[in-house]
Amino acid sequence: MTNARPPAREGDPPTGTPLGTRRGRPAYDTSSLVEVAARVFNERGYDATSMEDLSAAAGITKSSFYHHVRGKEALLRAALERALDGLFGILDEPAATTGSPLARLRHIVRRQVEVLVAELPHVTLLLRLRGNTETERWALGRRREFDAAIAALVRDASAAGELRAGLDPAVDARLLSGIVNSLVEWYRPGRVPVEDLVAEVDRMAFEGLLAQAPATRRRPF
Amino acid sequence: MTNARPPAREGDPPTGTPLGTRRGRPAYDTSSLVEVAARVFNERGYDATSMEDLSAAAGITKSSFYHHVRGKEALLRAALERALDGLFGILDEPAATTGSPLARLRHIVRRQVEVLVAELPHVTLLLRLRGNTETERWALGRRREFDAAIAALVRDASAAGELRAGLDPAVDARLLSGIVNSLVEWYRPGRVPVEDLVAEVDRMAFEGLLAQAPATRRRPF
DNA sequence: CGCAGTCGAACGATCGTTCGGTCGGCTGGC
DNA sequence: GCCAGCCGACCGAACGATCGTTCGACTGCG
Repeated sequence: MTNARPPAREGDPPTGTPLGTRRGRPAYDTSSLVEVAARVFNERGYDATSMEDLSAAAGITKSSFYHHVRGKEALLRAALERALDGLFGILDEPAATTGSPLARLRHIVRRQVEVLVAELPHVTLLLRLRGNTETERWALGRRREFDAAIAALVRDASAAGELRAGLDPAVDARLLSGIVNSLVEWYRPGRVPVEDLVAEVDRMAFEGLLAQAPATRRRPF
Repeated sequence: MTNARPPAREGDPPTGTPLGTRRGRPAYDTSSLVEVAARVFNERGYDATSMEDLSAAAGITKSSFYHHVRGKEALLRAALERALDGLFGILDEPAATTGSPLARLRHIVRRQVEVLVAELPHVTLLLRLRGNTETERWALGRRREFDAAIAALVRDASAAGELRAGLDPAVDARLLSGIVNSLVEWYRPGRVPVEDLVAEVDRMAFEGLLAQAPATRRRPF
C-alpha cells in the first residue's frame, strides 16, 4: 500500500471546486469538464485527443478551456482518481472484510461491476493506461494494488476449499478480473439493467456456461 | 462478411518480402520490422509511439527506417492483418464447422487462446484499436465479424439447451470473449504453459470457479 | 560503376501551452 | 437606486516542441 494520492503538485485547486459565490457568466465547474474529457479520451484515446478536441466538446475555445483546467495531464489524473476512489471504496465495505473468503470475493466482484458501470468512462480510462507519464504510472501502481487484493482473496478462497481445485489461483484471479474489466469494452448504460449484468457476471465467473445443473446451489445470493 | 483485405493502396509490397537475392549490408525484412513495431506500439500505445521510437528499436535512424517501410499506418495495418488472419483461420478449421454448437464453440475458444498467445503482440494491437483512421476502422469491422461468429455460436448452443439457461446469450458471448481477450493484458510467454492456459480458460468459461463438483462431467475434453 | 542501405537536415503540420486583451455581470460605496 | 470599477469568463494569436514524412548525399559491397 503506497500513497493514496498522486504526486500532486503544489497549488492544485481542490478537485471538487465549491464555487460558493461565483462571479461572471454561467461557467463550467472542474468536475464536469473532467467528465467531458474522460468521454472524449475514451473515444479517441488519450494520446490522440488534442486539447482542441476537448475544448470543442466543452463548447469553448482552447484558450478558454485552459482557464478552467490546469492541463491535459491534470484532467487525466482527476479522472483516474475518481475511478480509483470508487474501486478502493469497495474494499472498505463491511461485506468485503467479513465472512468467508468466497463470500467476500463474490461481494467485491459484484460491487466492482456496479462501480464500473457507475464510473464507466473513468474506469475505462484507468484500464487503458500505458504508463507513459508519471501520473499514469502512479495510477497503474494503484490498480495493481487493487488487483493484488483480489488475487489474495482468490488464493484464500482456493486454500479454504471454496473454489474448484485449479491449476493456478493466480491465473484464476487474472481471468476473474478479465471478465469484470472487459465490460468497459462493450457495456453501455440502458441496454442491459445493471442488476442483470451483475447476475450474468457472477454466474459466468462462479458457475460457468455449461448446462448441467450443479448438485447444490450454495445460496441464492 | 465484407472485404477480407484492407483498403490497400496500390504498390504495396507483398507483406512477406522474400528478399531472395539481397544486395548491400545485412538488412531487415519487412515482417521483422512489423514485429518490432507491434512490440513498441503495445508498450507505448500506437499514438504515443513516434517513428523515432520505432527506428531506434530497430537499431537504425528514422530516415533509414523509411527505406524499409511505407509509413506508420502501413506498419499498423500489416500487424493487424497478421492478427486477423490468425483469428479467422480458426473459423475455417474442420472442428469449427462440424459437430454440436457447443463443441464447435469450445474448440474455437481453445484455439483462440492459442492464436492469441502465438500472435500476442499483433492481437494485442487489434484489441486496443480506437478507430481513428480508416485502417483502424477496417480492422475493427473485421474484428466485429469474428465476435459476431462467436455470438451466433453461443446463441445456437443456448437454443440447443447445451448452455445453462441465462438471461441473455448476447451478454454471455461478450463475457466469453472478454475472458479470452483479457489475456493480452497480463499473459507473457514462459510463465504459464499454453496448454495450462487453455485448460484454465476453458474451465473458467464453461464450469466457473465454484467448488461444488458438477453431477456429470460431459467429457474430459 | 551501380545500387541497396544509411544518414543528416529539413519540410509543413499539429501538438500542449501561454499571453495580452475584450466583454459583461456583479459588487461596494455613495 | 446608481454607477464606477473589478474580475471571472472568454478569445485570437502565437510560442517552442515534436510529429510523420521527404529529400539529397554519402558509403561500401558485388
